Amino acid sequence: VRITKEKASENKQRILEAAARLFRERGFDGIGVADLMREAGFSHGGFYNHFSSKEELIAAASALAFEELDADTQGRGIEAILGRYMSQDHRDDLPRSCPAAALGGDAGRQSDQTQTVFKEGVLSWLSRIEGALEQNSSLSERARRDTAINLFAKAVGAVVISRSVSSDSQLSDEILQVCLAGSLNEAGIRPDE
Amino acid sequence: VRITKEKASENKQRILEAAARLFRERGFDGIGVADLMREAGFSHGGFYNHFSSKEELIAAASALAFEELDADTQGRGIEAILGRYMSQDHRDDLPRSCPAAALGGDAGRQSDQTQTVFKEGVLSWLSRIEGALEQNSSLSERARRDTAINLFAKAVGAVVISRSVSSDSQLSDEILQVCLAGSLNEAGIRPDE
DNA sequence: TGTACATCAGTGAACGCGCGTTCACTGATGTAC
DNA sequence: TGTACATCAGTGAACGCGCGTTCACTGATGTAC
Repeated sequence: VRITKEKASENKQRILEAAARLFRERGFDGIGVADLMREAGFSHGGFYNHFSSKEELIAAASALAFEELDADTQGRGIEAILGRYMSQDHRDDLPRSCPAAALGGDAGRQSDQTQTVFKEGVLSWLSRIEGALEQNSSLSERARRDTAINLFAKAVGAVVISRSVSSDSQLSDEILQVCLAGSLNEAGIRPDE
Repeated sequence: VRITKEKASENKQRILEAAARLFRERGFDGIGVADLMREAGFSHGGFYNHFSSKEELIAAASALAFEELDADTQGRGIEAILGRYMSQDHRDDLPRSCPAAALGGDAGRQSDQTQTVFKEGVLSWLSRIEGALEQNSSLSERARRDTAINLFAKAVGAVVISRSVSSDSQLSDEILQVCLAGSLNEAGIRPDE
């Protein structure tokens, strides 16, 4: 049942979007090709018309996930970026989570292609944070980069450990709040300014 | 071939130690029961004489991994703790890594038993860091706890993202160095003091 | 523009493989007398 | 203390299952004339 070229390309996008969501939710090994295709609305056999392997899909879906975040963050101030990252919303919304927090620990065990995607995702985050810092402070370029790295590391770590203690919701919330406050301070933002 | 009770208990420990090492190295889904038993020096059939399921092993091995770190960290100063955590050594030694950094992202997808182990591992880290801060500063109890949470989150995040960009060793090293410097500053330690 | 044929996205059965788990079996250890 | 028997840690074959991947097939789309 051959279909239109545009339709086929839309379908590939549907698969990619389902994969980007499901990998973050269940982990790279937590969802199989057949289940994934079913969630995207297809039978599993057609998968290899679009991708040469699950490995390739993992790289492409990770790239898409980073791009979505890129778009959501573009042009926002440092306060908004950090507030969103260390929010209960972000912690609880795994399908839309930052891949660095949801899958960063597994990234090193994936293909070179996927590792490159994660590296570029991290670099992209760092330059967006650096850009957001430019608006609020008069730091040197070096200090701005150092601050961006510190802020991003703390944000990722806060979400990772906040999620890994989620059975204790009070502790989980406390971690996010305390790290957000510490981060805003570290970014040179005074409360009530 | 029945064996001595003590020998049996030693063997269980061998399995646990192999598991603690291999799960951190390859991920919970990256190593199977059969391979794991072979690495521990046994055939796979005996596994269920010691554990009722792989799930149970995951919880027990994670607990052992946290305990090892606990022992390594006990009584050390904040500078030593942070310096070790954000070292190239820790980043590159996955089999002995802190589970929060190596497996924290997957912890939320494991059994309740395992989630409890991770929660207690994090709590244990926080109280050790709080304890180490007591030696160096005169902060209030509340401020000490907040600082401990901030420091631990940054340390975990630094290691996670440092590992996920390991194809760019310069960037990977930079992240560790910059976060360590930022952390020591945050902990109230002046360089050359 | 109309016709004839090649292309290929999608389907669903089938492949081999490794997974977690179970089982019958072995024989030294632990226990009851 | 010595003998008879039950226990159980370890072995390796076997189980069913889901995995990633391949394949023959379908039929509308795209293309050549």
